[in-house]
Amino acid sequence: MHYARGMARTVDQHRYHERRNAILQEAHRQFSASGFDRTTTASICRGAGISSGTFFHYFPTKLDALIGLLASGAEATVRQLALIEQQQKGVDAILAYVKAFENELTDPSYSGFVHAIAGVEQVPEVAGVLLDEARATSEFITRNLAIAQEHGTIRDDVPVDRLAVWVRWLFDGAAQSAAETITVEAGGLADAVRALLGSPARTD
Amino acid sequence: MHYARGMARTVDQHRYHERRNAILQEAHRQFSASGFDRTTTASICRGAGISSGTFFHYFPTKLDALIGLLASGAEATVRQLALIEQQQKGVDAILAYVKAFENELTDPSYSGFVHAIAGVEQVPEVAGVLLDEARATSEFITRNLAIAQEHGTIRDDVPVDRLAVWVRWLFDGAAQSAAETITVEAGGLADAVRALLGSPARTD
Amino acid sequence: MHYARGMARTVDQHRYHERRNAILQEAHRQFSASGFDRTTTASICRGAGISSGTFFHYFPTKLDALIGLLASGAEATVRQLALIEQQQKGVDAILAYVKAFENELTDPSYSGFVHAIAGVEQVPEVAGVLLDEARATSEFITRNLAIAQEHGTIRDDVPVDRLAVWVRWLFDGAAQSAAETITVEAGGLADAVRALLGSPARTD
Amino acid sequence: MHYARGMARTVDQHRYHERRNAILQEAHRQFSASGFDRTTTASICRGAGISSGTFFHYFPTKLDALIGLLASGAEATVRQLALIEQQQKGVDAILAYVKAFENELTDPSYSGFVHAIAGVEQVPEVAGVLLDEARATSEFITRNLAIAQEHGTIRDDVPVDRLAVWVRWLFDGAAQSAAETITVEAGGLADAVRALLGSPARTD
DNA sequence: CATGAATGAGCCTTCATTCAT
DNA sequence: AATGAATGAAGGCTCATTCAT
Repeated sequence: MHYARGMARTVDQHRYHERRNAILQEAHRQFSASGFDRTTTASICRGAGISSGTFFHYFPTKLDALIGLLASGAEATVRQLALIEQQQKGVDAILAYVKAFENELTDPSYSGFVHAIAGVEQVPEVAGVLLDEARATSEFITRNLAIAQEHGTIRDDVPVDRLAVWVRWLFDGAAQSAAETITVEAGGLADAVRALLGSPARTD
Repeated sequence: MHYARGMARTVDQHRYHERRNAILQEAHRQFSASGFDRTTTASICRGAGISSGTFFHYFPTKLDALIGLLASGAEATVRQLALIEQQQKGVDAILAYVKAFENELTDPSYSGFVHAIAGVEQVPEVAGVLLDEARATSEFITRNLAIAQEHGTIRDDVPVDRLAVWVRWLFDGAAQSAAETITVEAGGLADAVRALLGSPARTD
Repeated sequence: MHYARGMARTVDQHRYHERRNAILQEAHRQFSASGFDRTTTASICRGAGISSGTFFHYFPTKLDALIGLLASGAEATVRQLALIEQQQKGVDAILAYVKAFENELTDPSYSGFVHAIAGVEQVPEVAGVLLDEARATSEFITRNLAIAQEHGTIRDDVPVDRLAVWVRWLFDGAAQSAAETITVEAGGLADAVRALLGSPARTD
Repeated sequence: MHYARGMARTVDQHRYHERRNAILQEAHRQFSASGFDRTTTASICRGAGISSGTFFHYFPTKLDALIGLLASGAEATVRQLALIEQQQKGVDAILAYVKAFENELTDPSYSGFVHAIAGVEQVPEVAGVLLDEARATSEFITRNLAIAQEHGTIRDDVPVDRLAVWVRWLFDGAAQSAAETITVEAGGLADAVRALLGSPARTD
């Protein structure tokens, strides 16, 4: 077979992303289980079945693997929020997100990742990605709380900004519980959010 | 002057605890700022103005310093909860604890310690201390929520166990926000708890 | 159009040498700037706009690139010395070489290469090339110093062998100064050589 | 035996310097033999009979060991120049230094060190130390050449600044020859310097 | 011929911990 | 009790080189 210069570009890119994702996945698993610092690159390599050289071929630094992970997570979140808002607004949008969030928490591979970041949070690049995601979520919540208040579907004795903070506390707290392998019962978070917002209880 | 044996020992014990506490305080500061793994014993020694030898004289292991810290924190919490329950019951007790908790969050030296534990949580000794404290708090909350429900001062459409979980989520979430140097405005957590519990808004 | 085999080969050879030289040139630049060990093949490839595979296609080893460089330098020196001796003899020949040498030193790309070799000098292949060049130069100098002494144009109180050593010291010292980015003023070396040899000062 | 706080200070300092020097000596030997980059800290440790931890206890970095070496060399040079000038002036001072310098070159342990620096010369700290030493030497030479010219003991057709440069070329060139394990015959450099300066030949 | 992903030995450095003084 | 020099296992990362495409 004959290869023109750079011909196999498409195939290569495919392979490249496949392998990159495999490494990321293994890194995720180990970061979640042991935290960033206690996870060694050697161990990730072992788990991913690659050599150390390959790891650093894809990620110049162990930290860069974490950042890649966070970035893709943030991206997914943003995408998801957009998708939700395409279909629902107000309380419904928020509850839809709660549901999606609960699913994430249930995923055993994703729980525990909260702590992976500990100690590296202050690193500018990490902080940046985290902030981006936090901001996107905050705005989503605030935006839809405002709509809900206008529609009269939630309490109106507390300004949306404060309500948004409260909701995020619930989210973060629930995430942390999940991280501590305390099972979060399905629907629990949604109920809590409803109670907090003073919206009518579900009827399903 | 002549010192009786007992006296000298008392002085020694005093010195011992003083120094031990100084080390713990420095360890706390650094663990909070950089996390357990990224804090080196050398750096703690430097900050505490002692030699490495002295450090390991007081704590056989770096982890032991963390455990000492957690244990004293747990002890303080238990003491505090007991004190509160001596004076108040039901919602009032819970809100009193919320207030104390908020004070802790405001203390810049204490915020951030939440993450210090990351990666070491699974270590049996650490997990044990954490569990003890968590259990004490949980029981305190559940106990007083039950009383509150009996008194009709909070919603009764949700069982106390679930309410307790929700309250703890708020606590943990707020603590995490504080750790991320997002200022938690005074009284905010109390309001959120009231909203969640369906208890009447404060009038003070 | 149709190309006869021989023709194609000529073209190929042309391309081959062109590329080889491009690599050598980039290697030279980087070796000069950072030394042999601190220059990475990856960096040379980047500078030359080629892939690592290509580099190792032309040079089986990083060291081989250095050797290629040294060899072509030695070859050039030998050619130059021969050329000079075709036209001049005695002091004039030496001074002509001094002039050529000074030109080389002035070339910013060539200065600094002196140190590139450090650490690899002892490697047989490297040592061989260096020795060949050093010997050629030494013999050239000695030969022409002898002629000069016969002609009475330089001091005769010191045997040519020792004079040759002295002259080479001046050369090497000047080269080193140039390498340390200390500008060597034009003609300075020639004057020094004249002073050392006791030959009459220039009158141009 | 009873030790007061910090009692053994004197002994400790003694031991400290002894060991530090031992490491420095071993580093010197290996740097000289293989160059800075090709010398591994592990190899120095092996040679000095210490652990890697100890090495980095004395020198935070491999580079710092080199800098320590250069600094002590520069210091020694400065001390020596001062000593010489206490006893001699003019040509005599310069020739005294030449003699001392030749001795250094003869020392097999010291030859070759010239190249150890290659590749690291540009590092600010290294460059600084080197520059300090070079400046001290330059000034010493210039100063004494000026005196010599006043006394009429050397040629006066060339300004001292240029003569100083020439002399340094000879020095550097000779040092390089020595580094290339080409034996520099005793007195050779002195003769060359005399010839260059036009001072009367020695009569001893 | 050219490409660049993959390799893995090897390097510098860190850091918890020990122990002679 | 206090000190800090010494230790050495372990980790992150580099880089020359190979080879399938």
